Amino acid sequence: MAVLRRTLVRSAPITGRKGSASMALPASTKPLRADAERTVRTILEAAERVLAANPAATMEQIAEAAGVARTTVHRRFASREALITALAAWATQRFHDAVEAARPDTAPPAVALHQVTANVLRVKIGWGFAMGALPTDAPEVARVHADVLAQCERLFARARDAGLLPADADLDWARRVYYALIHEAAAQSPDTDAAMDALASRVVDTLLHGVGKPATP
Amino acid sequence: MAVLRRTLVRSAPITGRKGSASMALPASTKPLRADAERTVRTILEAAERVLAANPAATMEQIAEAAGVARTTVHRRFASREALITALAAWATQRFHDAVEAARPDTAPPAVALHQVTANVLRVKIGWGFAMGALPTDAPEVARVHADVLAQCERLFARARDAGLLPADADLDWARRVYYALIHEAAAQSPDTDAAMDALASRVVDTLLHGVGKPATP
DNA sequence: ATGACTTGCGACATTGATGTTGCAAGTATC
DNA sequence: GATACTTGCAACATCAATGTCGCAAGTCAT
Repeated sequence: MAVLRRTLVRSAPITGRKGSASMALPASTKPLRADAERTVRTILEAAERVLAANPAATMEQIAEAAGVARTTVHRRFASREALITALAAWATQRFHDAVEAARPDTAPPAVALHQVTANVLRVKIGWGFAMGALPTDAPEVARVHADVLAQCERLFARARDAGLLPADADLDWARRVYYALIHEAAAQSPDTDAAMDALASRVVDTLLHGVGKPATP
Repeated sequence: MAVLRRTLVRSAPITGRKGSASMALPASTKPLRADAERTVRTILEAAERVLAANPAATMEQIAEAAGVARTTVHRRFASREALITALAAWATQRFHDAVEAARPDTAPPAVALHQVTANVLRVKIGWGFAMGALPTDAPEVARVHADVLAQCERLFARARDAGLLPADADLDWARRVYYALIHEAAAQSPDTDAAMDALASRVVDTLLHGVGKPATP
């Protein structure tokens, strides 16, 4: 009962109770038909929207927002939990891509910092619920988060070595402040790319220099 | 189990039940017996603990954590929603007191900033759920939050005028960063008073100067 | 065009949480 | 010590959400 089912997306009609376990994104089973795949995405997008507004939303509300029947949601996702898990997996993939795209391990720290910020911000605005407050015990999701965490730590270490941070900086605190700032900034939901970049700049600037008056003796 | 079920945002709050409007606050009715008052506090504290760990916890879990029968919880709080509301009201009071105690309107900005931070941190650690992620439509709660917000804005304005912040600082952004930092810091849960003050110092320092290397050419 | 797949709809079973009530036994308060 | 309150227990009643199933009608792929 408490066992979270690994069944994320049903690729075939459900037969038994706990039988059909099809893996997450790289669906190892059968490719869905075009229309079915579209439905899955529609449902995921609706779920993000609805759950962001109300984390306790029912399957029916999600179905309604997606413009499908409730039974269809259950046909595609074995359970409510499976839907949430799939949602997390989906968003996590985007998250990972966003970080990767910034080449945080090779680009100059200052550049990477800005780029990562902007990219992650973009994802977080569209998939805030899926990324945020959900206890991801999921197998694949946790791995990606750990991976991103490691990349983040490496980036901060490089930033320190490059002189952006003091030599004795508490990198863990720095990282957490960074996360918090991104989280806060994501609430702004800028509409244009320019606003996006401006926001990212503001996050990085605040991270490095705070909001106080620079000391000018 | 689904970890994210019913928050208080039930989208369909309308049950056939007639409005059994028994107010949550100990205000207008009779003073409870010493007995009962203690149970109320015990339940509130248990609720905070349990709900912080799992926002979708059931009344039964809360009752169990409080060491009372489930029916007793229902006797003291008309409904789940009433319990949450009472919890929010209780925590909000603490919050308000914490801010007031720092005399943010009269103490020197730098002092007030540190004091407010430390005080609020203390409350937020013990009553994190009640203060945090809950859409308090409650009448009294919203008022207090608005009040604190105003105090915070005044404090930041004074800080700017005192030269702590640049003259053209975006006070709204500053305040939001401040909130975010406090929220993040509260996750640390320091045990001693010394750690408490150290954490507050760190928050204020980070707020003003960030985590970057100070420019010293 | 044919066959396989997908969806909406209606109906059903199940479960878990909520909220009530009555009563006996225990406690505070005067 | 009498009275009024409070609690635990056990038994209800209710209800909303989940999850299943079969079938008819529609859609996709080849």
